[in-house]
Amino acid sequence: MEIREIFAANLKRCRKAKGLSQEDLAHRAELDRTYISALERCVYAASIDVVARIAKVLEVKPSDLLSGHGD
Amino acid sequence: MEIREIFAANLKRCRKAKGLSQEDLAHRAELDRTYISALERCVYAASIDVVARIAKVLEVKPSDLLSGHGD
DNA sequence: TTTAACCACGGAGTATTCTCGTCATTCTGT
DNA sequence: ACAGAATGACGAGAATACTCCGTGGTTAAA
Repeated sequence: MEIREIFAANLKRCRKAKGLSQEDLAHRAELDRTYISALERCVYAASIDVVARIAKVLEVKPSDLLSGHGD
Repeated sequence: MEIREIFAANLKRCRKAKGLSQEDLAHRAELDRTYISALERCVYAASIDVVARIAKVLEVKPSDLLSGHGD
């Protein structure tokens, strides 16, 4: 599984767990709504800076967003 | 601690643990030597694609490179 | 049927990462 | 002290992340 897919899946799961829309998350993390959408579709390889900003909003560790199923 | 610093510290530690120079690592991960140097100095925010490529060479999980002291 | 919320997707522009060449500096071993 | 290896530093350009504008599709509720 590609790292982008792992990140996308974790992002989507954590976002929904918090009951946030892509737009809610984008606003709170000061990112663009279409960019969040693109990240969940593996269009881009996010920089670790945005991983950290998203993790903060979702109240998880940055490393959690890069962790696959059995880690 | 900034995410770049955490990544830089983990990168440097894991690289030395494998006995690799920046140039060795760069070559094996198909990255530029001066870029590895810059990453260890927190000049750039690496994309998750390069985190994954570096992690593979260093035989650690990508998430390990973003983990701070007590995670 | 309308209205609203949510999301996929395109294009164009800006900002940043990443590559490459080069030279300077520091470190290591003899 | 010296030579060679490893790293730091810098500028220029290519590649890609990221923003901002909009359009259309789906689903659920009024």
